Amino acid sequence: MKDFKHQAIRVNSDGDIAQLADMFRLMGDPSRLRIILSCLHDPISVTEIAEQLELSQSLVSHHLRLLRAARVVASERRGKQIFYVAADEHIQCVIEDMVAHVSEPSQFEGDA
Amino acid sequence: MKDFKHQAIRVNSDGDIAQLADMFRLMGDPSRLRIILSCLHDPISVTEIAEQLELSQSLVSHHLRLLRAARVVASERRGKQIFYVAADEHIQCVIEDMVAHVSEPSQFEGDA
DNA sequence: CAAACATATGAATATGTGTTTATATGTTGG
DNA sequence: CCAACATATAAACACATATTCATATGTTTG
Repeated sequence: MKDFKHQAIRVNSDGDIAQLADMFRLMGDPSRLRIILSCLHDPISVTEIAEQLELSQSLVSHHLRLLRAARVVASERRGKQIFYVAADEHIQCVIEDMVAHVSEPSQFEGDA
Repeated sequence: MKDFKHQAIRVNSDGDIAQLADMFRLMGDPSRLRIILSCLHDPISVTEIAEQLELSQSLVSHHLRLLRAARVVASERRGKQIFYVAADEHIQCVIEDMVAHVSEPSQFEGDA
C-alpha cells in the first residue's frame, strides 16, 4: 500500500479535465464497460470476449482500440490471438467505488 | 468503516451494467465533470457554478438535473438559491482513483 | 402585488458516436 | 505459398446528446 496523496484532488488544467472526462466517457458505454469487466482480472482474447458478451467481433475490436488508446486495457499477442487485460489496478478501484455508489441505499433523498 | 465486500466485483444483471454505465457516462462530459468537481467538497449555488466555470446558467441547470437524477449530487434550498453538493464520498473516491490512473506513468506501453 | 432575482424547462440544432457491413491485415499450419 | 483463422480497419448510418435561446416557475423584498 503505497502512500497515495489522499488529501485533495488536483485537477488544474483543462487538459486534465479532458483526460479525466475521456476516461469516464469510455467507461460510460454499456458494451465497453462489459468488455472492460470481461478482462478486468485475467487476459482474454478478442473472440472470447465477443462470444461471452454476444457482440460482433468487429464491435469488440473497435471498442478495444479506444480502450487501448486510453490505456484502459493492455494487449499482448499469443500466437494468432491477442489477449487484452485491464491496464492497472486503478480501473478496478474506480469500478468498485462506482458499484458502491450505485448500491448505496439512496440515503435521504436529499433533494430540495 | 463498514465491512464492504472488497473481494470481487459483482455486476450480474444488465440493469446493474446499465446503471454503472450511466454513472460513468454522466461523468464523461467535461462540463458535467467540472460541475461535479466544483461542488465536490462544499455546497455551491447554481449561479456560482455558472460564474466559476463560465458556463451559461441554463446549461448548468440542465446538467445538474441529470446529476441529481442519478444521485451524483444532492440539492438543498437556501432562500432563493439552491445549493448543490456531491452526494456521497464514493464520487470523490471514483475521481481520485481515476486521477491516479491518468497520472500513471504509462508503465510499459504494454501493447502487442 | 409587483419587481427583481434565482433556477428550471422546452424546443431546436449541431455534433458526436455506437453499431453494422464489408474488407483488409496479420499469423499459423499443411 | 495457400488456406484457415484471428484481429483490425473503413465507410455509412442511425441515434443520442450537449449546447443555445427563449421562456416559465419559484422565491424574496419593498
